[in-house]
Amino acid sequence: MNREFFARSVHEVARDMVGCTLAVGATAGIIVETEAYDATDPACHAYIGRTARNEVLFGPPGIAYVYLSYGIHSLLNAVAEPEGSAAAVLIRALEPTEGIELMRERRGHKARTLDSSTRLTLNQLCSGPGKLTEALGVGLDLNGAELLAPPFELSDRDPAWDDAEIVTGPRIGITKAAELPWRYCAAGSRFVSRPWPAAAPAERAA
DNA sequence: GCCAGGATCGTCT
DNA sequence: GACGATCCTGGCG
Repeated sequence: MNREFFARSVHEVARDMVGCTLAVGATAGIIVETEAYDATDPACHAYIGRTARNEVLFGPPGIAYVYLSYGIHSLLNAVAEPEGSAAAVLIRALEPTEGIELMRERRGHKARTLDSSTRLTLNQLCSGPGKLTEALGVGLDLNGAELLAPPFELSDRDPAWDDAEIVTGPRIGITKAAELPWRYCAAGSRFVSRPWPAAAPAERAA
């Protein structure tokens, strides 16, 4: 994994990030869902042109773009395409692999009424862009940080994922350009934020 | 199980 | 002063 990986079409990067492992400090997970945003796209923060908020999007690839959504959630993106081309990949869901108890501690207070154990199940930890940043401890302070250096660590897709099926569909939670099929998911993963496609292909052997 | 509503704040008009 | 690339909860069936 290197900077060249990100200096390509944001759609290729979004697709190829599925199956890669993202670590932040002692926590890590396999990326199972992403979305692509580019500057020709009304839903992209860079669409309106360069501002103080979206400046990171116009910079070099391989950098974290973190912003606050709904005043509550930090959302994590990877800046893609060569410098000057503003595009990013939103990381929407992870399959947790390391630091799971730490993730539970960070997210556990939201589990009050789930059941008597008040304990989040594995696929409740990172199954959404706001959830995974909370589980990994990613906040606005990491906006502009290098994704290829601590506390981040991004690893190539495990060979077991090389023939994994990646499915695409409409992006989630946006009002502008909602019809563009720029969401990328690991087919059949139970860790995605929402099932896609509606009739999921048969589960691949684990 | 589904849906409506509230939380909460940085950014831009 | 309005608006989100969201998440959780409570009410109802």
